[in-house]
Amino acid sequence: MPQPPAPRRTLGRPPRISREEMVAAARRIVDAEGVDRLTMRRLATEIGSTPMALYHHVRNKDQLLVLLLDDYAVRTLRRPEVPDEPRERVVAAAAAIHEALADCPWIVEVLTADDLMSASALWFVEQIVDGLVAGGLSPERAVHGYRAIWYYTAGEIMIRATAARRRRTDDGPTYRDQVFAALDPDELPRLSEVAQRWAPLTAEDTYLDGLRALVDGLLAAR
Amino acid sequence: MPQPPAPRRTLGRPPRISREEMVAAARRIVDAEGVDRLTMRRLATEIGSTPMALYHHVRNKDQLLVLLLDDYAVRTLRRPEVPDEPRERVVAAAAAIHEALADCPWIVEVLTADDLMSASALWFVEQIVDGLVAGGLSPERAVHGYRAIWYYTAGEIMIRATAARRRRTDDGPTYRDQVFAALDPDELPRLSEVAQRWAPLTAEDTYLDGLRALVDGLLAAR
DNA sequence: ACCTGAACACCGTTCAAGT
DNA sequence: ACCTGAACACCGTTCAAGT
Repeated sequence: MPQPPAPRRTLGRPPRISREEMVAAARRIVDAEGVDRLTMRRLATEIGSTPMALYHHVRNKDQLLVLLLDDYAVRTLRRPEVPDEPRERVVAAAAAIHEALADCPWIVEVLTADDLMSASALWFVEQIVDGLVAGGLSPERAVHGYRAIWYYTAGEIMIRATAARRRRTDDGPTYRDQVFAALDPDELPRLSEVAQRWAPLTAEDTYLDGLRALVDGLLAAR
Repeated sequence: MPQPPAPRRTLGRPPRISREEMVAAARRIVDAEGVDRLTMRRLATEIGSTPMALYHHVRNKDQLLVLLLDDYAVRTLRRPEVPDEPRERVVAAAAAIHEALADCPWIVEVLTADDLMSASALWFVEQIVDGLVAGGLSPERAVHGYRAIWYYTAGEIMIRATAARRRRTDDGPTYRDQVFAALDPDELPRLSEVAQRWAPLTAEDTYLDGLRALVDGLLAAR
């Protein structure tokens, strides 16, 4: 599996810092203080260097984030038992990706920064595509099916992570609370009916239910 | 429908700028130069004021973005013909939301900033929840179903918008291209099979296919 | 009540120079 | 080849003061 190309070593002054060291230090900062605190300047002081030295080892901050995600994926993605049944294989692979990423709220910034996560996640993509083909889809439709699953999974993680962050920095009722408190039951009867229960209902973790529905729908002959 | 509370008018010096003026100016900046260029300072010069005057009318920049999204929703969301058939009603409402937001790539930053879009989008949420209930789901499961559709829709928009932005600021083959060029066919046979077609396949707009699959799966008795 | 000026505490990145 | 210092061109937000 290729890493993004590292700067070539030929002659001259030996490097004092390495990509690995940068990624490890970035991980420490993110784990201890959150993504927001990961800046090129903060990272430079963490490894006892200057901001500009970093740009000798990564193209820019975006690339650093991709490297960080890759590092995270390599360390935490555990390959699950893959059931023979196609539908269950797809669900198991998608759930494994979801589980790894959901524990990692800082991922959001990086998810939107690159559509495919990392080389080490490809095995999971393979399981999903293969399961969909085994379930009767053409390879083309299987790729589209994988994409739909990825949209659903990434969307769930991004929205939940932001909601959690919002809850941390809490100040009074949210805009949503205000809107739901003032619903017109004549115009919006269904929403009025569930208005009181909206917050707890949407806080429930129903990722797997939605995933199963999506996979069912993708595999259903139509 | 309530707007977020505006500062109370009582006595004293009459205001020189209003929320409406701020939102209109913000819209001009975003349309002409992109979200990245929308800063409190830029907005202040746009309306011939100072950054700090703005903080008298909005709590912070996040609130300004929510107001901007609300303004966008009011102006662009068009209520579609709603079919009687529950399944088609859900699809039509979700597709309408998707269509409005997909034309608006700057939305990404705001989507992750608040899970429900705006008061003017509630009618569409009502249609989706109502359609799912008409299709046989309990109100609780219908809300969960709506959330699944929202995750899928928001994920699709965010990922596509970022991919488009990435394509604009193009410099050479992406990380993904490199990864796919070096696949091991023994370890990842399915992905190797479609490797050449991966980019065009994932560039295709298959939002509606995935949506229909998801709605089918949600409505299928299990 | 509403607005201003100045400042705080930062950013990512470029450039020219050093070793 | 690798690193440094200084600078560029910005940010969002707070504070104290003015009208």
